[in-house]
Order: sequence, then structure tokens, then C-alpha cells
Amino acid sequence: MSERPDEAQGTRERILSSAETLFAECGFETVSLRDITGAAGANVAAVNYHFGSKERLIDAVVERHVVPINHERLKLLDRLEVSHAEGVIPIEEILRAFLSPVLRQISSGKMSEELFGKFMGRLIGERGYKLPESVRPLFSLMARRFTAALRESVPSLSEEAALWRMHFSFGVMSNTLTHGDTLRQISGGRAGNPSTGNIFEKIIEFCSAGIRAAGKESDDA
Amino acid sequence: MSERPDEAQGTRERILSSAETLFAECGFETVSLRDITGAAGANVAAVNYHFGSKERLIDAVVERHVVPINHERLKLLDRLEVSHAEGVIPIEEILRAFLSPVLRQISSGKMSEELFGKFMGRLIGERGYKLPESVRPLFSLMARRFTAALRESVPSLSEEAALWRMHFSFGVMSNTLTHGDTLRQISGGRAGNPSTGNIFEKIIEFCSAGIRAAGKESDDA
DNA sequence: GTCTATATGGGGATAGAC
DNA sequence: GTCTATCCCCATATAGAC
Repeated sequence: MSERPDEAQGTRERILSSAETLFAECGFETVSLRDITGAAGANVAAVNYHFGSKERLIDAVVERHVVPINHERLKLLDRLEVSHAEGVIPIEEILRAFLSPVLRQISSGKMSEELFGKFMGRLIGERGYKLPESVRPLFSLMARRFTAALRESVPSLSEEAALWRMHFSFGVMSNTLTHGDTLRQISGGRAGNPSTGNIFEKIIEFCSAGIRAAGKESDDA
Repeated sequence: MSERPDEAQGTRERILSSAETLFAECGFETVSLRDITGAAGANVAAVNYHFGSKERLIDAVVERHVVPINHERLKLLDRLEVSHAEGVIPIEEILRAFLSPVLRQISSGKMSEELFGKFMGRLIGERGYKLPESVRPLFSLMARRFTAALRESVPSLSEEAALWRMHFSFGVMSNTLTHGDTLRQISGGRAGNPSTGNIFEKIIEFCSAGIRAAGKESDDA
């Protein structure tokens, strides 16, 4: 807040920036502080000076992307609820509010598309890494808000079903971001080469139908 | 084939078994050979004697589970094609052929349910690890066979759409296996506590509808 | 705030005794 | 086939000069 934009911040930001690139590329555990500081033109000790430990550097990188994206998601959902105050919000729109902030981050050019995909997938998928405490409540809030929106859109959905189907949609996005290229490999080119925006539309089509599916309303164990 | 089931195999098997448990729990990169041999009551050198390197130990663990599961999938699909020779196979059945071998492995008791889920999810999701050469062709074959089956079931599907929707279904399964418990955490218990079989039925419901979705048949970039 | 130098620990791999 | 002992590399973290 009250920092000057001089060299002091410069190093911190350069470390943060190199770290996010390398983490996306190779994972949190694989990348060493030496890799990071080497790429940032800084020194190993600088990391511990600015962040305290590798662990907290990871937290900083994660927060920097996760927090704004989730706030953006909530803001978009707010707007949808205002603009559809008198009717139901189509599922497609709800999913779009959920997915497009990721697209925006990519388009903003702060991170390459491939890199960002890897980063998000890793963030979701890497075990042994726990999300920083600071972002957990945000995730819970997101789950509540989006689930509620889905249920207004599809009244037949139970809360449980809505939660699981939201989770499934999350899985589709996560896995596709991380492994879209795997499909191209094993399919031998028959999967085409759609743009990111195009893939997101495919995802929205698929998940909307999945969420609308008439459930057997299977009971729990 | 021509090995005796004596002590020689004993160590090898114990290493394999401990390795798969630990890999499932903590990931391939995180777990050290010392962790593995410690748990197996064996020695570090034994790994290199039996497998040559950590890399090839990983390959051995992976093959042991991936190959039988995928053969099972293909066998089930074969049967479906025979039993529905005169009509179309419902998508639900195709997905079931795809998912149930995983369930079966879990039920067989060789590995705990949670562990196996984590292992499969990790196998699919962990970057930086390449599937052993020996299983890649099997994956390609799977993609071809299951995509073809889907297209016969839903003739309006383009090959590209079928591949992507198969991939999406894969993502749902993978993410759910790895992170089903995450949902329970962030939802504060409102997601219920369904059994594995129950979750798989939810997945089949969701993905069947997604695969059937009327596509805008969006063109590529 | 940033560096060099170093402490400390753990990793994979292997030589060689048994 | 299995063990001990050891090699060598690289990791994180920190102390202390500038």
C-alpha cells in the first residue's frame, strides 16, 4: 500500500513473476529456489528475505491469481442476478460467469494460455499442497453462491446434486486446461485444434446438459 | 513366467506394493526411495537391483494397474457390441464399460478405495510424468474404440465432438477420484456422503446428458 | 535490500562385502 | 539377492559482509 515502486518492489515482483512461470511449467515441488532466482536475476536469499520460505512464496503466487479470479466470478454472478432479477438465469450464463474469468486472465496477456492452463490445473490437482488459509473461505462462498444460482435455474436439483454437478463441471475445466494437449496426442490429430474460446464453448455445452440432466435422485449410502 | 514364488519375488513385490501406496498418497516425485524401502522393509539398493532406477519402478507400478484396467474396458466394450449387434448401445452402458473397471479394482480389495482413487487421479493428473511407452498405444486404441462406439450411439456427433466429450468425461472421473473429498470440505457437509458406486452413477448421469447435448457444432479456429 | 558463503539435510545411485 | 557404507549432487535456509 505505502510502498514505493522502486528497486525494492522490483526484485519482489520479478521473483513472483518468475516463480509463477516456472511453477506453471514444472510444478511447485520440482522447481527450486535456484531456478526461480536464476530466472529472476535475483538471489536465493532474496526469496527468504521477501517471503520467508518457499512455502510462503507459493502461497503468494497462488493468492495473486486465485483471489482476483474468484472475485471476478462472484461479481459476474452478482450482475447476472441483477439483470435476471425477474426470471431465471440460464445455466449457460452461470457457467460462463464461472469460466470466463479464467479466459480473461489468459487474454489479458499476463500469462500465456498454455502456461495458465497448466498453472490452474496444477493448483487444483497437486496434492501435498494445501491452499493457503486466506483463500479457503472464498472457495466455500463460491460453492454456496453458484450452487444456489444453479438451483434457482433448475428447481428440480437437490442441493447435493447441484454441488456434485458443479464439482463435475469444475473437473471438466480443470482437466481440459491441464491436459487438452494430451487428447490431441492420443487422438492422432482427429480432435482438431480448436481455440481456447472454442473449447470453453464445448465445455459449456457439455456441462449445461449435464447439469440439466434428469436425475434418478439417487439416495445416499 | 518361470519364476519361483520364493523370497526373491517377495522383496520385489513388497517394494511394488509399498511404492503404489506411497505414490497414491503423496505423488511420484515427493516420495523417496528411502520412504518406499523403509515401508517395504527392504533396502535402497534393492530397488536398483530389481528395477534399475526410480523412474522404472514408477513405470512398473503404473503398468501393473493401468494395463489390466484398460484391457477390461475393451473387453466390456466388446461384449456390449456383441450384445447390441442389432441396435445402438445406450451411452450409459458405454460409460459404464469405461468406468466400472476402476470400480472393480477398488472392490477387489487390493487397494483401498480412497487410495486407488488418488492413484488413478494422480496417474492422469500429474504432469512431468510421462506414461511408459508400453501403455501409450493402449490409450490410443481406447480413444478410437470408445469414440467410435459413442458415435454409433449418437449419430449426430462429429468425430471431433465425440473425442472432446469423451475427454470431458474422463476429466470428470479423474477430478472426482482425486478431489471428491475436497467438495465435502468446502461444502461443509452439504454434499452428503455418497458411496463410490453412488458417485459413479452421478457421473454417468451427468456425462450421458453432456454427450447427448445438441451441439452448435461450432467450427474450429 | 542484496549479495557471498556456508550450514545442514536429503535425494538417487553404486561398489563391494556377505 | 540383499545389505552397509559411501559418493556426489542439489535442496532450503541462514549468517554476515556490503
